[in-house]
Parts: sequence; C-alpha cells; structure tokens
Amino acid sequence: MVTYKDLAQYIFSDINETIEDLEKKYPPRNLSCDAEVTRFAPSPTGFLHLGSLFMSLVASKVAYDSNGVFYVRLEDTDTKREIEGSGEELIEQLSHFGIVPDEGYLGSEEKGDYGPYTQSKRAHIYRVCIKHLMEQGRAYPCFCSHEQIEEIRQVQEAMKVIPGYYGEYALCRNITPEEALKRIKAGEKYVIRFRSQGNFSNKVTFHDLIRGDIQIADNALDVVIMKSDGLPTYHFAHACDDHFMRTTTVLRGEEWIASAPIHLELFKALGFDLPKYAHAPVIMKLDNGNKRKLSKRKDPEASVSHFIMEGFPKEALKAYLMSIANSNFEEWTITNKCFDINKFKFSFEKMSLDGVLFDQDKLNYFSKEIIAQFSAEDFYNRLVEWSKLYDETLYTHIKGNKEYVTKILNIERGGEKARKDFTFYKEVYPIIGFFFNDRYDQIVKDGYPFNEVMSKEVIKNVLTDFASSNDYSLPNDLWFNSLKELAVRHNFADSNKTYKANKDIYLGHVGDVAEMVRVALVGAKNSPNLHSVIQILGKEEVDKRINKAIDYLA
RNA sequence: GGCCCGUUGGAGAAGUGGCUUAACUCAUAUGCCUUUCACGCAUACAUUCACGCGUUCGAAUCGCGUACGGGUCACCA
Repeated sequence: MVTYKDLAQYIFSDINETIEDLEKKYPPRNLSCDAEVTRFAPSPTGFLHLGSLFMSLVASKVAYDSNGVFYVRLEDTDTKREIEGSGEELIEQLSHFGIVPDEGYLGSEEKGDYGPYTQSKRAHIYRVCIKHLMEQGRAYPCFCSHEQIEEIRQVQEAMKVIPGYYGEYALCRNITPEEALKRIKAGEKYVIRFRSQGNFSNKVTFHDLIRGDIQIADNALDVVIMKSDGLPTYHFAHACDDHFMRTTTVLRGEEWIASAPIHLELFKALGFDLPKYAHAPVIMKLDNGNKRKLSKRKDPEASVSHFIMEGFPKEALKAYLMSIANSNFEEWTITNKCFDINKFKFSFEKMSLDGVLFDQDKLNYFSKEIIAQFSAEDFYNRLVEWSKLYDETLYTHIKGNKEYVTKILNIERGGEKARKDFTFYKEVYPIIGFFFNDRYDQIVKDGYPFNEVMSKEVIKNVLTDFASSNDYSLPNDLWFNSLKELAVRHNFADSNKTYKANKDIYLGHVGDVAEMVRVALVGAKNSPNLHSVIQILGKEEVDKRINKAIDYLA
C-alpha cells in the first residue's frame, strides 16, 4: 500500500533535510527581546509604487526604532508578470529615499544569514516544508485543470454556496496516494494543495497591530501551495519565509486581511509561531467622486519615479508619508522644527484604519518647508545632482557656476520668515532663469510687461535716471530711500499712503517705479527682492539690461 | 452576492461617556504687513461627528439596525 509518506518520498526524492534541520540552519535571531524584524517584500513586476514606498518606510522605521532588522525579500514567484530588471530598480529607488535594508536582496547582491532572499532561489526550503506537510497527509497533489475548477465554481455559484476548492468540492482531496503516484508517474501535470482542517462556520480571531482583534471566518480552502511550475504561492512562501527569516512583524496592505486565516492555518500546520501582523491602509485617489486605489497605470503620481523626476526632495516625500502613517507627525514637525522622521517615534496604534487620499497640497507644503530649510550650498548641490538627470537646461546653467547660483538661491533664505517659493526642483529654472543672460534675452524678446497705464516716455525717463543715479554700494534701506527720491523726482509719491491721500497730484507711487525697474531687469512683474537681484546681477549687467529696456521703449 | 474593514469640515485628523462653545495641520477665502512675488500675522470656514433607534442624568464616544465607501473571494502577489 502506498502512503503519503511514500508519495512525498517520490515527489521530493531530492530532499533529505527536515524542518528541524532548517530550524537549526536559520536559528532565532540574536536580538534583544523588543527588537523588531520587518521586511519589504516586493514582486519585481514594475517600478516602485508610492504605496510600496510607504510600506517600506514604515517597516524600516519600526525596525530602526527598535534596533531591529529591516530586510528586503524579492517575491519573484510569478514568472509571468515579472519584469526584467525591476528588482534592481526597486532597490535603487528605495535607496534614493535613504531606505537601505540591513540585509536581504540588494539588487546586485544579497547580504545576511537568512538567505537566499529571492524566492526563486529558495525552492529547496519550500520543498522541505511541503514534503513535511505531505508526510503528515496535510498536502496532496491536485490534477484538476483550470476548466474543471471553473466548472466547480459555476456549480457553487448556482447553488449559492461559498466558492472555492474545499470539502466535497475538492475533487482531488480523496485521491489515494497510490492513484496520485500512478498519475504523477504517468506524467500528469499537478499542483500541490494544502489539506485544510478548518470550517467556514467557525470563527478565528487574530490580533492586528493597527486594527486590534479581527474576527473572521476560518479557512476551509485547500489552497494551492505549490504551483505546477514548482514555485510556491504567496501564502505558502509567506509562512516559510517569514518564519525562517525570523520576521517578528509582518507589515502588509489591508488587502491581505481576508486571507489571514489561510496563513494562520498554514503556520499552525507547519508548527511555526505566528508573527505579529499589521495591515496598513492603502493610498487612494479621488476619481470622479469615488475613492479608489492609486493605480500605477492611470496615475503618474502612483509611481515614485514621478516625484523623483519632478524634483521633490526625498525628505519631503518621506515626511508626507510619515504624516499619513501617524498624523501627529505633522504637529511634531512644527513643535520640533524638524522633518527628520528618524527622530520621531512611530506607533502602530496611531495609524489610520481608513485608506487615505493622496494629498498633493500636503506634499507640496512639506516640500516647500523642507526646501526653505536647506542651506544655499546644500540646495545647490542637490540641484546639480538632480538636474544632471532630469533637467538639462538647469544643469547647463548651474554646473560649475556655484558661486553665482548659490548667491541666487540664498536670497531671503534662512530665518523665521524664510522665502518659500520652490515646491520642487523643476520649478527652479522657471523662477531663477532670468538671472542668466540667455534666458533673460529670451524672456524679453517679445517685449516687456510694463504697466500699460504708464506712458513710455515716463518709463523711459525713470529708467534713464535710474541708470545714472543707482548706487550699488548702498544697503537695502538706503538704496530704497534713493529709489524713493528718484520716484519723487518723476512726480511719483514716495509711498503708497501718500499716493492714496492725493491720487490726482501724482503719477503713481514708488511701487510703480520699482515695478518699472523690475520689469526692465527681470522681464516680469514679480521677482525676489529687487535690491538682492541688483546686487547679484552686478552693475555691468544691470546697466546693460536697463539700456536694453530703454532701447525697447524708444 | 458572502465575508472582512471602515465612516468626525474640501484633505489628513485629535477625541476612549461629562473639562469640546469638536484640537491641530494642509487647502480655501478675506484682511493686515509690504517696492512686486514669496514669507509672516490676523480672521473666517463641522450649531455638530453618515443616518435612525436604543442605553444613560449625560453620547462623536456604548449597543443595534440602515445607508454609503473600501477590501477580498486565482496555479497574482
């Protein structure tokens, strides 16, 4: 008589190790009792998703806060959907955000004692575990075709019973090991299913770090644990990997709650202790009034590369994501004047239970604040690094031009009332472009946006006077006083108040005069502080631009 | 459809039965400041916590029901 043990021996004839051997090979980690081992377990099916960044950020944070270990495991068991090279890309983008795993899959190499960290290289481990299960009679081969399974589903639907492969509907469940052996020897294709002992009418409870106790119907499904290509399914790999990699807290999306009972039963059947679970909410987007999951295909902001290309500082995206994870983070940043998430204490209890809408305004806010805190030199270095890859125009203008550009970036930088006019790096060139002569020429090529109420004659006279009277050595206050005097010479009031009191006797006020100078110098009605602009452009360039404007007016 | 999770302003949320006339942040609006812009400052924005019923002296907070939103029911993860 053929037993399951014989069957297991036949299918897994290459396996001599036991689960006990694996337990010894991957012993519990030598960490303090409160240290958390977390992981990010992406499938290499595309570029890094905002939601994945969010998950890995939280996971690495939890490990960091507890002096634990954060590792990356590549879940590449779906060979059909795999995209060549995306695993490396994922790691690269993660590191762009300063998320560097302590161990695991690192793109070109692997690091750590609990590997391999790529599921396709762990076949041996899965086989040991499945063999064990089959010897116990808890796993069996299933020869059902997709068509047969579809048929079962239709019957179940018609009868209004719970769909799935279980109980009496599990056609291959009661095939004798003898027959199974015969069919396998005959070369029939098969998968291996788990023999569930559960019942849908029973409830199981498990604890979720974010949601508390969750009560849910027990699993009764004989889920596939090994696909016909010999690779494990997610459910099975999760149990084996998180056990032998000694994960303490499994952080994953809330879409996994429904299958948690499967995992519970699998861990139990394998004799593994259950890890802690945290099912985090997903990031959503408002679409035609409906909330929906951010989709990589439809939403550019779903892909992390979008934010990199736009030039959001990595700290901004991290701060934004942390504010989603723990809403008190935002208050913390204000009271501590600090956006470093490493210094903040994260807690699962404070995590939202609901899917949050992606909020571009909030990201912009963080980004602005963070950019405003950079030193001019730091900002310059970041811009060079970023523009080299994503903004050629900016790159050619700032590369090797550090002194000049730093001066530009330093206008009204620092202090309580720091200037906040950049939300991301892509905005930099459009804003500071006028400082560069070629860009300035381009801007004024088709004319200057002078106030049309003022006559050309007046503007010309003001500019001519300015060109001869402007004193570059004066500090801001005195310089502006001299501009007031210039205004008065041309029949403008020296302040808006004076002008308002006697509108009919003046042509305008000093602000209008400043505007003329500004338009002449930058080609736009607004700019950073005029005095600063003049200082940076320098006498020669200012004179050149003023004269150019005068010529235009003539 | 079954099951699970959720529902406080436009967004993120605080709130754990009376110290809440529902904090804080973003967004928006208006005003002040100001040579423009940005900054900063000030004010406004939920008579009410999806709705209904119930428990209670008292409910956003507890219970039940309804509605709505999301998730899940693969040899995908």
